[in-house]
Amino acid sequence: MDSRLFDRINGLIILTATQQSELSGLVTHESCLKGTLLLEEGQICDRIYFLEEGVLRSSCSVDGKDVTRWFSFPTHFATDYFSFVYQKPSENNLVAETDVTLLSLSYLALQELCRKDSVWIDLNRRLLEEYYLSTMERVMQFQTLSTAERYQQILAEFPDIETQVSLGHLASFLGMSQENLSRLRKRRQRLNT
Amino acid sequence: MDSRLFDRINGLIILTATQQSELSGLVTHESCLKGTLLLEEGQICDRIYFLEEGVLRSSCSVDGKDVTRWFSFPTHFATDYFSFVYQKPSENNLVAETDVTLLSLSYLALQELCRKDSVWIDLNRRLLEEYYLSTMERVMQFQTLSTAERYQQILAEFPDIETQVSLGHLASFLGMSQENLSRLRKRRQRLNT
DNA sequence: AATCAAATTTGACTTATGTCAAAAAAAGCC
DNA sequence: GGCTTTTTTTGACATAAGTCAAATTTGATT
Repeated sequence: MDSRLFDRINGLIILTATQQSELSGLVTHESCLKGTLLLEEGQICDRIYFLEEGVLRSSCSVDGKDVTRWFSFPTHFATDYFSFVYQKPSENNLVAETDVTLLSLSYLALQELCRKDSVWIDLNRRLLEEYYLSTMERVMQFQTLSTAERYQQILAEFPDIETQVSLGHLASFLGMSQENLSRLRKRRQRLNT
Repeated sequence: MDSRLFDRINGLIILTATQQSELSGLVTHESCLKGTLLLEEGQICDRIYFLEEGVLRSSCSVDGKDVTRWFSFPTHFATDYFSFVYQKPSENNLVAETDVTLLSLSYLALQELCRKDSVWIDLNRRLLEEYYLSTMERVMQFQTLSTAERYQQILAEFPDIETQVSLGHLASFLGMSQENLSRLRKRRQRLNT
């Protein structure tokens, strides 16, 4: 039933049937409406989520302005890594950008798993490595690409993103003004049609 | 003798005296002249370095152009994380940007340590977390700061960077043209003096 | 000290991108 | 379905930043 979850995990580490069922037993399934705040700045992040459907958005506020730190798409894990792992107050929000369905695991449940089997620690590391890699990739995009190219890249990776997240949030994620993004989008439409 | 190394490690995890001496026995001390290539694109990264003096630079080439991915300063660890940990060809170069002195540990030596004591695995994770955190910080700077502000930030963090790395490399790191950085620098001098 | 090569600065110019304000469109709500 | 609020688009303009080429400075080498 949680096949997408295990497909994803198996891309990172190999789990035995026993390990899979141990995890299954601890995982909670939930649905949230668009706009649901899964984590708020200042709170301790209690859960790690696996996104089945929809889009999540992480943001923080800088000089009173909201900055989108990342989006999370189906089959990806989402949490505030440092708040979750070290159980300290988060500096970020985590919001359902669309209606979402997700699986989640609590900190305590994961602790319990890790105590019994180091494979879960390995998984934690693999996930962290993946976060690190994609963050570095993003830095390089900022170093080498124009706003138009960054926009094009994210469209190539997530073709539906335009219908899923608001223009302002996407612009913030890409590090450009909303007006600029609106014009880039328009230019693109003219070329495609 | 390796006190700066252990000061640094103790900021991440606590080592016993035994653990410290085990590590000490495996660490090599070396000096390199400016320009020395510690790792070249395509090679497998065999060592993790601890920088005692000088500056290292990691770069890769994108469309024939050299892009500076990061600089490393004294008391920091430097390696190509993925090439080192998974012993696969690196996509980056690692160069001594000034004369440097460094300590280093080979992959095999670290493997040996990890096999005997999980504290070294923890250290690996801590280091990875630190890399991840600083990379995210950098993304946010690109999202929210102008070129002038990014320049100012790096100066605040590394006041001597101007004398240690070339303008072109710094510009590439900051994601701007060399000419622009040159003018920012000049504007700054006018204000300060 | 003279010469060469590399790095940096400068000028002139173009293009990209931001800002502010207003208009238009879309989405949510009785 | 009409009203309100939010989001997106558009226009006009200002500013930031890139590009190219030339000049200058710096550093290394003899």
